[in-house]
Amino acid sequence: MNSIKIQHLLNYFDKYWAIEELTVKMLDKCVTKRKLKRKENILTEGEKCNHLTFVIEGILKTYHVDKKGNQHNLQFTSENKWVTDFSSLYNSIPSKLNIETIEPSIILQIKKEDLFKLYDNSPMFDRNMRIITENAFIEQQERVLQHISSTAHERYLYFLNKYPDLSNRISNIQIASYIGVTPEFLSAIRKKTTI
Amino acid sequence: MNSIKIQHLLNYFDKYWAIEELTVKMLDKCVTKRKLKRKENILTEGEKCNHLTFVIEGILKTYHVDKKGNQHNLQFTSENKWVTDFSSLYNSIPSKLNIETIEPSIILQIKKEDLFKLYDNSPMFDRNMRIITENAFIEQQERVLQHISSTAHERYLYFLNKYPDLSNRISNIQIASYIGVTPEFLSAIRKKTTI
DNA sequence: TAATTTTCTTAAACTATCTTATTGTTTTAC
DNA sequence: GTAAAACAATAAGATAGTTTAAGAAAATTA
Repeated sequence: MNSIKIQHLLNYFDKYWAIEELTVKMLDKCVTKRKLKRKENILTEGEKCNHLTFVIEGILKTYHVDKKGNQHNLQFTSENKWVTDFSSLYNSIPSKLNIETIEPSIILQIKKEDLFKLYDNSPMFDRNMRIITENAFIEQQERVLQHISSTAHERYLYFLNKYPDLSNRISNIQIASYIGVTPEFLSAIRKKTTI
Repeated sequence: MNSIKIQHLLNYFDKYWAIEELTVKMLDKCVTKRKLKRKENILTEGEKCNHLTFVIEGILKTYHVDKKGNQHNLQFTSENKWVTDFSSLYNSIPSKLNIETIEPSIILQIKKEDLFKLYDNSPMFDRNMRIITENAFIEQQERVLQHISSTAHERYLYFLNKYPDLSNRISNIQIASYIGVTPEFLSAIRKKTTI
């Protein structure tokens, strides 16, 4: 069977616990595939987040806009990664975040109600999402540790090392926002780094 | 039934999906209750983390020691919260973290092998841990956002507001380390705040 | 290909945060 | 109850990071 629509997702789940045949069918039914241009939004601040999103191709950024109007990049999501605003999704509250493509992208989306059905019908899908979330937690914790213990220069080198692919595909302005410095200061850091 | 040992944990799980009677029995069998003095370690850098820990009473800090020997507080864990080093626990690698009581404490611990058995035997326990981890992720993400978008002063006010209880029980030195500033600078911040 | 927008760099002045050192106070351990 | 250790406040000089502004290079769009 393995319909073309969710083939990527099935390949992805190969690394995790095998999900039941029935769950595969269910997934195929409820997943929506979307092609997005550059700079398209899939979540806008103030809206409720209603989807869990899986990236097949491209890159999205999750950012917050502060009172002064400055954007702060919380996350980049590229191939085979998940993105959503858990807080908004689960608590049905307006999101403080924006999610936007920074490359033309292809994504799969699961609606909130379908996600809950999947959890109810498939303990293995539920478990896989636990493991995926645990890994996401580890990543965030590592990032917090960096912020309380490392300089901006060290955070930049860590980013280059951990995401060599993203480093080449994403502008320095976006990277600066992600590591928490101004583009000007990142430029100064890069001058020291590359010589 | 509800043995005294895990009563706290059962009360805690009331807020989540009900776990099966058999799981309750299993939990009771495999959970170890420990009383700890102030400054006792339950995880030391270099060791493999083998437990998931639930705090019944007291406070623990999870910290990392950098090359210069400075401690950086990644997390405080107080009543009805969980703590572990996921990265070390799941990947069986030496931990870079230390977990230590900062108050005399009472904790429950589940060994790694028992944890996996619980996951295998109880989809609802597994699910509850997914939800708990999702919430922990949200908390970490919020903290990352603070570091890339707020000043130390703002981070301090946020801490006071979010953890009023902890603020009174934890020394300013520990709080400074948590928000990522020196104790001296926190002192300067406090001077501005309280006047 | 030209026009337009975005990105990157430089520099100088400014602000936030750190370091070191000193002193008095509170907590803890015996 | 007292000695020892940990904690908190302050100040001055040093470093890290921001702001503003301007120009050059690169990427996107028409």
